[in-house]
Amino acid sequence: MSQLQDAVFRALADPTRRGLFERLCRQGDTTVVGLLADAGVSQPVVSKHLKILKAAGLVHDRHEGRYTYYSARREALGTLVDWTTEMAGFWQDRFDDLDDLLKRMDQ
Amino acid sequence: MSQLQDAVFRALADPTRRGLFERLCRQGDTTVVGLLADAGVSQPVVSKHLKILKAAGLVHDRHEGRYTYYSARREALGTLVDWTTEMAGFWQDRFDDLDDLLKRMDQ
DNA sequence: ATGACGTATACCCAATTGGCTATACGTTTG
DNA sequence: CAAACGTATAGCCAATTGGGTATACGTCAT
Repeated sequence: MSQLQDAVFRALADPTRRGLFERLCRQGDTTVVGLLADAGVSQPVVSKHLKILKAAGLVHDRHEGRYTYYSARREALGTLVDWTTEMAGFWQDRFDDLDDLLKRMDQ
Repeated sequence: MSQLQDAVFRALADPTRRGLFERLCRQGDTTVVGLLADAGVSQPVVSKHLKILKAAGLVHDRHEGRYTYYSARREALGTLVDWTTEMAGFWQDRFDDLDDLLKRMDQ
């Protein structure tokens, strides 16, 4: 159905990509070289994965001189939570204020 | 990292598979033919997808005569929720009792 | 201005994936 | 028991994917 939903699920399906997103969630604002360290793949591959994550709205990039700083857009996880919630079909109320919460989280 | 986590994310990455899981979440206990209707793919393909969902623990099958009834194992979504929760790094407490909740949900 | 650096793109390749048809296998029904 | 049915497997193929190297492009330092 949802175009965005599909992009998010697809983006997170790859372990390397999930790894990158995880690191960005933990440490936020990191350059490509910074991520390259534990990525286990080459720099072009990292850039490519970041591009996919960005397309899914999971990541944001900020250019500063010759550096590009990437950061996790955690609100994008709302898509995941929404879907999971719908599937579970319960405890909707528990998540009702999630969006606001996530918005507050992203500065 | 987690073998199971990877299987779950991978399984849900495909729209057809998500569609099958969604239907099982909504209507539970359905035969392959039952799912075949709106799947948009051939019967063997449905079976193959169900196999993948099963391997990821997202689905359970019960054999009855020549029929196989599939049902969603919603507890498997816990993997998704756990990961999302960890990534968000907040509102852990909101989900603390999720496992129990999900266990109660599954009959 | 030149060279090093950080990042992205282009291109290539092997592996995986998602679909199909044909078919096998068990179960039910006539 | 034979035919129909429900499901799973086998084998095939095109498309996608994830990785690599080479390279282009901008920025910073010398």
